[in-house]
Amino acid sequence: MTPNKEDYIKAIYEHGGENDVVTNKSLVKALSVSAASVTEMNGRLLKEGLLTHTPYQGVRLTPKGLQIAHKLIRKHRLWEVFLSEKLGYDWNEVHADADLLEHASSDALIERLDLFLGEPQYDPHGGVIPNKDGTTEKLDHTPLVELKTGTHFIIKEVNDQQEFLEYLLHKNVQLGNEYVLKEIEPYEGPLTLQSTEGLETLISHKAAFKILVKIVS
Amino acid sequence: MTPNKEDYIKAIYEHGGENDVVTNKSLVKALSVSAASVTEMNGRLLKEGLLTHTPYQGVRLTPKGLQIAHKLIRKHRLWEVFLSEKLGYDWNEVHADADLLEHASSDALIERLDLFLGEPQYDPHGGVIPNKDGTTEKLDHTPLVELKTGTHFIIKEVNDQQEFLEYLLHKNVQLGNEYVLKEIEPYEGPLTLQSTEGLETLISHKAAFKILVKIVS
DNA sequence: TACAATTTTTAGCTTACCCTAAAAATATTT
DNA sequence: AAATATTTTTAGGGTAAGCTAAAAATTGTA
Repeated sequence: MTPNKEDYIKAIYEHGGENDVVTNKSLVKALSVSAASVTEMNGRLLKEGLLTHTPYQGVRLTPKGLQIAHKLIRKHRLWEVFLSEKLGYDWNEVHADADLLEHASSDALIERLDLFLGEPQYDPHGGVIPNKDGTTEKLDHTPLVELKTGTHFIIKEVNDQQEFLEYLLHKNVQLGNEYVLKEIEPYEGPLTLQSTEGLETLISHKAAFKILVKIVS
Repeated sequence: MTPNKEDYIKAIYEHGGENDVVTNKSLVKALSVSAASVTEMNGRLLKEGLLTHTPYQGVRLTPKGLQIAHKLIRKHRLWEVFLSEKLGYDWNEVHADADLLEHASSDALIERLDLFLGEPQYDPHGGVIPNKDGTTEKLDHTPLVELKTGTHFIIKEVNDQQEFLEYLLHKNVQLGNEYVLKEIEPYEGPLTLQSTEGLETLISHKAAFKILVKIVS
């Protein structure tokens, strides 16, 4: 499927476009389009005042762009809750369908869906659902990769890419589980986690960026 | 919003494209596009083998096109049930949102939604929901306009255009209500219905095409 | 500092939808 | 049957997305 404006905005947001400049290159990868297409779309979104652009540097969302991003994330995550809780999807299946539905949801529909679902705060991967007014509660979760050995923590939020969730499933990593970080291999080697039952799991350095945790001690 | 292929197919189906040839003119009206656009889209759908075309006559769905139409109607109507039963929409509010959602629903999603809703047979306006395999139960409902005075009947299905449903609401006509057709004004004048409680309502000739009933006696 | 590599931008073309205006075909009325 | 009206088609353009290939700018390295 060819991405549209909304997908670009969301991708920029997800790559840190709220606070930092996001490079074309990362958008090329995220959206699977050519570099030329990204340049062109940047131009369009710039003209609409949704982002600022520093040539050869990248783009950053304006408040207006940010609001659209928040709204999209809200829609996406509420649909994820619906798919998971009401239709019985596994947490690694919800992403693709939510991605379609989010673009086809009127604001009124989303507010009713929110009520129907009981105004949930988190999606199935622990992501915070932005409020109706576009504000998002900031959680002080830490990327697993930043922890020191010996730290006890609880898994709070994970990236929602299908393949990544399958990886975690395979590793038996779930939201809410508690672990100790036993060891960190140098040179971006894997991290060894030990669950409270004593089981050990290896998590790659790259994956450790996508797992957010709450430090227990 | 600009209609896409799917909207054309659905519109052709809804104008009788299963059995009759549908004119460009009626599609122009239904989709609010120019005549040139209809001609052009006909060409595209023809090339894909979804319809047959008789120049200056109109188009008709092929089995392949028909299957797509059935699938779309299934998606549309299941979403209507969801919006009405789960999200508390009134029956005259469901159409627009269902129209968006139907294009953003994977087949897998729809089957899960169907189960979640309890495999409903009818949408909120009494429309039959096509089966998974694309077949549709044929109901022998009669358009109100074809009845003779004195006939007793029950309202079974109505057209789902927002404005029409508002008209019916205004007239206090609801699915399941029983009436007698008291009088038919000549020259396409209104029809007088009398409810079982004795209340009389006037229904326009044009509206009487869009109300399907089951004859009681 | 200069050359090489990478990244971004520009140029030019494609597709799927849209449109208006004019030409062609069909249908209706006189 | 001819003239008029309606409908459909063709011709020529437009916009929003995409692409490749080449040029320009920046960044990294020797």
